[in-house]
Amino acid sequence: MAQKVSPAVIRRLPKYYRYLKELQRNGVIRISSTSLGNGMGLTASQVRQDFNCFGGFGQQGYGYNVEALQNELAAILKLNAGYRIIIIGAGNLAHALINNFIFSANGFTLVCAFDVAPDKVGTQIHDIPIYHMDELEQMCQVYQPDAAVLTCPGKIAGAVAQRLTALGIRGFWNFTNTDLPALDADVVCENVHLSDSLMTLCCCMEKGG
Amino acid sequence: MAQKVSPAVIRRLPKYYRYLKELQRNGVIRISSTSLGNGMGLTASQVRQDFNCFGGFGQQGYGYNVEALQNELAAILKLNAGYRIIIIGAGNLAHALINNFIFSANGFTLVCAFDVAPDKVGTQIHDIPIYHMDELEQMCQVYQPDAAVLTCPGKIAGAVAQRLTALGIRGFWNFTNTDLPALDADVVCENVHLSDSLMTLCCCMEKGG
DNA sequence: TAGATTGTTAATCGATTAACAATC
DNA sequence: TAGATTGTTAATCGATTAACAATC
Repeated sequence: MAQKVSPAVIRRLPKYYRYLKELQRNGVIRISSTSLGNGMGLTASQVRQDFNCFGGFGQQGYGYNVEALQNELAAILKLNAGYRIIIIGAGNLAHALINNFIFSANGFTLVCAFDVAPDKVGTQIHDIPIYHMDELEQMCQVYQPDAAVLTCPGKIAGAVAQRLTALGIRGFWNFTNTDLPALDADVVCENVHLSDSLMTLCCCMEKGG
Repeated sequence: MAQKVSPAVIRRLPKYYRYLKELQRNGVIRISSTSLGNGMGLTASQVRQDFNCFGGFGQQGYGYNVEALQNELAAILKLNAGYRIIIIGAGNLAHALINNFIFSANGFTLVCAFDVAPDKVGTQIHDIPIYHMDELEQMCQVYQPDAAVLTCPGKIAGAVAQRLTALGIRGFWNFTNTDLPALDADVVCENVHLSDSLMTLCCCMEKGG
């Protein structure tokens, strides 16, 4: 990743990875940029340009080896980094994520969660312990997390993010309905604004029927 | 919306709406494209270009009236359309959405959910009845839904989407880890690929620490 | 009227697509 | 070797930014 890679390319990487996994499940050994593009709704040019941001993974006259390319993508995405991640706010959404979402398949190890509700603190969700927000500093010393999922109320998201940044958190997966304030240059934030997403769907739907 | 509006602009509309709501909460009456841009991390030019895709909402020498602009955006986003929406798959995520997410603030009325688990069918989540997938055709006759949230297993998402399209569904909010097959031209799909999102975060995080 | 700020046109920038020599 | 397909450069397209006349 010598020169800067554009966000547009980065956003496509997980999709390539997902598609290659499916190809491999189907026993496909090699694939050309043309087939890959057709299968994913991209042009062959774009596929080759994208991969060549990171290196020459193909072979002239042959194409790309599915397994090798998948491994390269896993490395680029750092899926084996094992970053430790915590969840702030142990509500319904946290519940859904803990029970259904495989953090380890996406580069993270979920270590614990935090909340303020007395009936939650001290319990576990699916082996993940829930601590009180007052214990945040203390437990971050113990767990040394790298990233945090924000499923807390939007009103406190900014303050919590700043508090976590001070504790060494360098990545946020933000599910709150707010945008976080400007963070340090080495801290990244990935927003999942469900409200924005549903509004977009509404906006794009054809009226009448 | 005479000429085609680019997806990049559409994606910004909910953010403008959100920001304007906050301004109004804070008692701000009018705002210039420069201030709005500064507050949102956009250029003044971009703000003006964006709004002018839909009409001249501002006034020279004054700027934009916050309330009026917010109303224009609500209209563009069709937030009062009241599209009826159903949920396919009444698992943890559906639970989280039903309990915490205000569909009506985003242009939709949630009417019912579907699942196949015997212990779920016949029950309700927060007033929303859960029917069996076998009753899909029948209940769609009753509820006449316009859109569907897909929180079902990815393996069946494609088949379900086709079944729903045949029943008149014209919009999908897709939480499954798959991309839906090509749909009719008038059917739109908004993907929430959580896995892609978290992988992107992982990829963008600085290594080491 | 003078100052401010829009709406809009032109210039720039970046991303996608096309073309083709290199080579497996 | 001939055919296929990459890696890479050049051309095109679209989106963002800058500039400025119009006007409140």
